[in-house]
Amino acid sequence: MNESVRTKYREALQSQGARMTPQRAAILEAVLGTTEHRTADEILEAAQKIDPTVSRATVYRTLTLMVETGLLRRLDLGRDFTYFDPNYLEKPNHSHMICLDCQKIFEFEEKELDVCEDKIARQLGFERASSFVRMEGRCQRLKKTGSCVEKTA
Amino acid sequence: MNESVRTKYREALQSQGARMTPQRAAILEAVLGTTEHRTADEILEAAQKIDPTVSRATVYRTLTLMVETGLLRRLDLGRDFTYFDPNYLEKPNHSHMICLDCQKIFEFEEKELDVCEDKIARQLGFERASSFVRMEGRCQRLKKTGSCVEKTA
DNA sequence: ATGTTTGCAAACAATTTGCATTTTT
DNA sequence: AAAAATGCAAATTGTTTGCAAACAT
Repeated sequence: MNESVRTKYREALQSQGARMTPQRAAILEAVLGTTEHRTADEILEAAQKIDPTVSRATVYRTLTLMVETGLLRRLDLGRDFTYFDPNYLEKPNHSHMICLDCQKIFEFEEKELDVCEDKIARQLGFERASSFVRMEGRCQRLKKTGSCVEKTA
Repeated sequence: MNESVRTKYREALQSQGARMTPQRAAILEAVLGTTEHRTADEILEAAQKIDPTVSRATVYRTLTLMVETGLLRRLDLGRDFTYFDPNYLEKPNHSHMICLDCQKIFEFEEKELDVCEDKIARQLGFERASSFVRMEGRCQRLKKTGSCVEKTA
């Protein structure tokens, strides 16, 4: 993880009279020290490996805090859980493509899509503020080799 | 609501050995007899006006049934509730634009967006199967008149 | 008779919250 | 000493489920 992220985190906390704690540090690493999209539960597990005192309540509280300060984005992947996007700070406008078979998540950021959305918004009389795009399909590996799912047994 | 929808419903039910009941009929009307996007709770309320015996459990069971048979689409509007899209049968590919102020939902279907998404999918090596797009912004009325929210008092 | 559907109440699961205690400043 | 943060356990909330009774074929 980029050092400037930690600085940003620290500053965001300070700006609202909040403190940096071992638990918050662990959660920061658990969620932003990876490019993986994780659920609150997975973040709890990862954070506890760093600091076993981290509780589920603190994970939820801290994730909310991070989302509010713009360090993190909540992500709806069309599954049962809410995911968190660790690549948001770096690429605030990216979207997701999910393979229907292996469920792997690919990210993309395409100017053309943005332009297209703006145009549609304008046609509707809107000034677009944000958008969310998620696509599902069959990945390259599946198409090429006929299988993209890692065998677990 | 189009009569062919009722026929489709009836057939979908029959095809899996399921029966048409007063409750299911009431729920059908409650969810497809409007162009409004409703939550399970709103659908329950509307259905009970038609048939007071409709219970919450049956609403959930029936909505699941309708989604499974392709009559209805679950919709994530980025709110706390799951919404159901009554306009899915008519326009299976439409997307949503939501006003940040009045929260009104506008629908659109734009070929250009589809083409753009396909192109991106191809670039990623994917064969796109589905996609979900949601935009938020400020609506025409807000921009023109400075307000789009209905005053409640 | 047999299979389906129902309402009810209980169960569930992700998330939030109240509170006494601990930690930090 | 004051303010903030924590863990725990209980509460909340949208949704699902087990089951006995009601209904349809």
